[in-house]
Amino acid sequence: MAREQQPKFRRAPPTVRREALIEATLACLRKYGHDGLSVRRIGAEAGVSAGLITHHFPSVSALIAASYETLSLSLLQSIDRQARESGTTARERLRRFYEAWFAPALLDPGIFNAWLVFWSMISHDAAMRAVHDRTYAAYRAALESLLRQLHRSEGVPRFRLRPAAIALSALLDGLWIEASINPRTFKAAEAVALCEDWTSALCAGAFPGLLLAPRPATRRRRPRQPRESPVIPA
Amino acid sequence: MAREQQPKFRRAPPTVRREALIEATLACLRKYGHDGLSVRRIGAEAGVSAGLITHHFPSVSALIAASYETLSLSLLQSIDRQARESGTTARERLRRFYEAWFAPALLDPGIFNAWLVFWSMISHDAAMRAVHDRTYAAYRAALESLLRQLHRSEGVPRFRLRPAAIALSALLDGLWIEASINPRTFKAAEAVALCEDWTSALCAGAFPGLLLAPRPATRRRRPRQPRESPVIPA
DNA sequence: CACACTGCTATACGGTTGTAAAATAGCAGC
DNA sequence: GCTGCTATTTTACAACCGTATAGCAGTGTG
Repeated sequence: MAREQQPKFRRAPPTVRREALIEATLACLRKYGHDGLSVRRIGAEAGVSAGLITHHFPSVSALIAASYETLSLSLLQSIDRQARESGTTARERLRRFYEAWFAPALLDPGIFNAWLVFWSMISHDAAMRAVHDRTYAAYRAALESLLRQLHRSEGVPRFRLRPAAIALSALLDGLWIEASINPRTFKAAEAVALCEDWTSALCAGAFPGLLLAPRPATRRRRPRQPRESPVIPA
Repeated sequence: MAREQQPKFRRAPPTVRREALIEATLACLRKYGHDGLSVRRIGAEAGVSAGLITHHFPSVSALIAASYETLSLSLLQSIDRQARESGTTARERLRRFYEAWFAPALLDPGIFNAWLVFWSMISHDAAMRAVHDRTYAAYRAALESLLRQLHRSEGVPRFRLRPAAIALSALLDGLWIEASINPRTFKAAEAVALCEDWTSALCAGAFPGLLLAPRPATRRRRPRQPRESPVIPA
């Protein structure tokens, strides 16, 4: 009987629907790369018609930018949460950050594929650029916070925070890319070990360009510390 | 007079035409990112009709793979040539490699944009995967050759070549990405300095995970050296 | 149960896409 | 100058693209 047929579709509140469309977008990126980003493909993945997308988002590129932000923030929150757990020393928290960074969920090639497509859009799309700037600033802040805590640890020589964060961030990104493009090159544990080595070298004062002059040992009041120079000496 | 009009097109030998189409493909990638990769766009950039592309290449994706290989090899040859010039010590050659890596030509955002698009295709296209494997192997071989020369230098502690090459490659890639996505974060000279710092730490034996046991000092014949372990200890 | 709200689909539009193949035209060689 | 080779253009095809909008249908409320 017609009255007893399943409904053709199920209505959902707009926020629920937008999240579902974002999930479908990320799933299409994983599966098909850049070719996954069409309203018909995303609609099919979400089980809705293509028209719903431009109903809920100003444009497809707005949906893509929202997806980038969702993925970035969820990964950063996951990593940050793991770094905060239970570790007592700054060194231990940094190590947990590395483990979270190279967790299986983050080394999923699908995540990396999605990231590549997002990155490739940054230079041509203002909304993507804005999302990148926000989420990257948050990521750098988290990393610098961990390095600042390390900086304050006993026995650690004083170092320049900003270039240290740059170098560590580069090492993390580079290893992540290597692990994603060439999964057989090394295991996640090897990547964590390489980063731990970097921390060991930093704590041993082995990066001449990152070192700051040590504090004088006296208890006399010292003048205001000079600001850290933004230029790394040659 | 009709007879005196310019010819409608100029014929070219197939190899010349293929190179021109590859150059046009790279130019379109620089300008438009992934959207640049259509036969009509590439044809317009090269000043020919779209049909010529599928005449000279089995498919558009074959042209894209050929473009990736051309770009990879030309950049690697340029870097390798600069690293070989005039530097006498292994340390100096490595430093020149860094300078070549962060040369303005390589930090061109257009190069990076092209690279991102190529990378995003590796996991979905067998021809792209094959090009990547070949050119990446060549790049790693060049890097390991430089590290091997450093390894033999006087005063340098023995280290594991392969994980050292992995870590250095990751740092280079990461800094290159950072410099390309966020050009204001640091200057090329700062990136070179960070890499030089990494070399200093390696030469100082500051990476515990990379160190090998030192050679015995006696002149007795030693048994064959054990093979370097592929697994980095935790 | 009827109705109103609004989430959602179906349809349409103008445009782009990659590939194939027939036809054209440049030009080297005789 | 003519001819044949082949580089290249032109045309066509089926499919996809993003967006807009009229109208449908789910469903909560009175």
